[in-house]
Amino acid sequence: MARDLLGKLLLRCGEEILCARIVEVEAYLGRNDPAAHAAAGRTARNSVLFGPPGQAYVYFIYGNHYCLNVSCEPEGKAGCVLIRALEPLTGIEEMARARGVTMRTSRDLVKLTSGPGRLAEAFHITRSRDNGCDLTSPDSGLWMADDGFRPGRIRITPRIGITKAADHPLRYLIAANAFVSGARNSARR
DNA sequence: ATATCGATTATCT
DNA sequence: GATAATCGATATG
Repeated sequence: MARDLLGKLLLRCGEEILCARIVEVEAYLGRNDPAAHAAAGRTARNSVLFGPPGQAYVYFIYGNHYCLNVSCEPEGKAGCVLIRALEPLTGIEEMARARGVTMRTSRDLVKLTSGPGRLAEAFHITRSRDNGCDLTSPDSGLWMADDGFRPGRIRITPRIGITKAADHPLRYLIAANAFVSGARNSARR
């Protein structure tokens, strides 16, 4: 699923339609994955992961940031994909406003949605608003779509920012895409 | 360009 | 009471 989500669109019905392409994701494997929120079993926080696939699992981290996941496994299993970076396409002014970014040059584009906390802020994603919503239907106001685009080369690396099971190659990104997060970690491979 | 650090809160032990 | 699937500011080379 992580591989298949690369190149798809994430859309949000805000004041305008916010639209951006998924360029970086990470897979979290559920009960068997020590780095996954589902590793300890079902709790109030992670219950969406154990529900049907195609729903948004939104969690709050470091006292500051929301992150968006797509629940992927059938009911009862808890695998998911963390959306880590997007390439903005439409609604860029609204994203910049949400992020508090002043757009001086095109280089400021990467500040909008390059990173899981950043893209959540740009898309007005919060746990109270979006956790458990149906990402397969525009009716939810936050959804995904396929516009026919297919990524070129896909690169696979270890996941970023975790301490447990940090060696598994479960981070997928579109090679050479400028909006991939963690340039420090990814630029040199 | 790279390194370090503080912010701030839900969650689990 | 410790820690976390992060980010931005600041310091240093």
